[in-house]
Amino acid sequence: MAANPTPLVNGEKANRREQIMAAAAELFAHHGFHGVGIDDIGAAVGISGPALYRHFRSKDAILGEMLNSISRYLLDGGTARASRPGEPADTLTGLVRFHVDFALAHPALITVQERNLANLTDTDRKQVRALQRQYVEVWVRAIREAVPDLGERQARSAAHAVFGLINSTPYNRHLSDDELAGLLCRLALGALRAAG
Amino acid sequence: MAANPTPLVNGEKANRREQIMAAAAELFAHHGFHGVGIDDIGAAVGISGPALYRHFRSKDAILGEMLNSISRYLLDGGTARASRPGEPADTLTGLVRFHVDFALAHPALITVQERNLANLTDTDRKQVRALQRQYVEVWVRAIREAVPDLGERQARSAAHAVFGLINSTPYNRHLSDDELAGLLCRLALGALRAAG
DNA sequence: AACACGTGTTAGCGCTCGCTAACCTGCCGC
DNA sequence: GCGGCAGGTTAGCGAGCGCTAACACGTGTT
Repeated sequence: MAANPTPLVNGEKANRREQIMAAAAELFAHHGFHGVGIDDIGAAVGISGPALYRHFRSKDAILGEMLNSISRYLLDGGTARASRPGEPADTLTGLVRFHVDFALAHPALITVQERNLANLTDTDRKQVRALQRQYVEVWVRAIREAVPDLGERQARSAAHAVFGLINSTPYNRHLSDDELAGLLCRLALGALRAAG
Repeated sequence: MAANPTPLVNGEKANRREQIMAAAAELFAHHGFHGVGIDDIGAAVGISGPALYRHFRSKDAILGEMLNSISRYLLDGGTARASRPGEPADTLTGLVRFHVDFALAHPALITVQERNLANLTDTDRKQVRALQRQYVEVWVRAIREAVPDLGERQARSAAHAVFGLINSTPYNRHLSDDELAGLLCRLALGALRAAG
């Protein structure tokens, strides 16, 4: 596991499963899970409707695999950066940069993960929430080390708030990617600095 | 217009229309527009299904009126606070405080407004987007006056980012309302201070 | 007393949805 | 060169959806 070179869908020359997931992500982000039909997803990759069932067990399975993959990628990348030695402030900067890069590269995935947790199967939702909780904990630890005299619950709330800030990329297409990345990093770190 | 004492739904002793809109907001926020049926909304207010059509022309009309009402309330409140005389920094603080108060009081409405723009009728979507654009412009002006040497597009991106930060309230129930309000204000203002 | 009206009910239409069934076809190994 | 499999196709099912039709009932006015 975690040996995937490009661990997230990108719609390029990937195999069919990933191609489908990329198309589905875009559609789910725009219209919501229930607003997208099997035929829509099929049409988006050039096949028609029920052919999807050669690759996924159900429509829910597409969403489930998508959210699991996102959460796993964030958790893995987050823990990797958090466990690198260095100043607490630098660790936090690295975490911010990592999340910003992801949000800029995959706005549709960010949108889906934010909005469609409730549409998951019970089993899938439990898995995804567990991964998300661990990712939040990584942030909470990093925040508390970089910003002393901040309670754990305050740090958790701040983490969620900063996620909201960074995850605004889907509405934020006025700047070039580089400019926006820099701005979001400054905003996020400025917010956290002011949390204490 | 704008003479409504409690301008937004609150589910209390309001009349049927507002009672329905409050219930629908909660349901839309949890399951998405297409994930909620007419019967669900009816059941949530103690009547059954088609009785809703005595109060609204269609399911889309419920969402349309809801989003229009939210956007109008934010724009009116925002312009009121922005046009009060005072230091630019204080104006910005007032704007932040206003938005934070709203997000804390109505997390479901925040969620619906964020997620369900795409489910509106063309006409409704145009209206709502126009109101939202004006609200963003109020923020952009206030930000640029309080934080000099910030380009207009940077300010617009920063505004969206701060909305994302504040609108994280639906996931943010670890602190008391007062604590969370204070924290969000500090975070938002800290972010904006770091934007320049 | 009669009526209109506001607000509720149930039955059911027409459509769309997720999914299955049955069939087709090009490619690869023997 | 033939069988099996991977990956497509269309037809159609059962369920659920938004919405309408038709009816019921309490209240206020005349």
